[in-house]
Amino acid sequence: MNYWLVKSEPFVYSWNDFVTAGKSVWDGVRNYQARNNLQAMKEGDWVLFYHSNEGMEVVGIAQVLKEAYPDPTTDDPRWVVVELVPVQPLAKPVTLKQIKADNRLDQIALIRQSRLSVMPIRPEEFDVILSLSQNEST
DNA sequence: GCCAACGTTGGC
DNA sequence: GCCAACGTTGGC
Repeated sequence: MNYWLVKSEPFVYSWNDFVTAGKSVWDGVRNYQARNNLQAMKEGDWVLFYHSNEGMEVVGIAQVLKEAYPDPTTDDPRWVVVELVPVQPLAKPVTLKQIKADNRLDQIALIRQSRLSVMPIRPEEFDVILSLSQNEST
């Protein structure tokens, strides 16, 4: 079982849009590293949903519904999509500020590689974020 | 709105 | 193959 984090600008596609739709084809990825991460996703993997630019917080948990296949929005065979389903919103969103302040998350790709839009998360990092989401005071 | 980080492109 | 120029992302 693997863990991931995907970013979305809420103006473009928010967690609420995702929940309303019921599932999402994660298209438009045009970065090789992000693409490689999409290809490594397995059905049932856990995915954190992060709002970039506006919000700057982890807002929900999703799961991989369908593994990588060619991106239907382009003829270019290099790019792929996956399909994701929303599982549940976080009780309390976990902000970038909280993540930066927590030394257990010093190595998280979200901080170390701020421009990457699809990234792997370590199981322990996933657990830390979930615990932060349940804790009113941190 | 600005700028740092970083990926991509293209000239040589 | 190197590197300067340029474009994009995303935090502040």
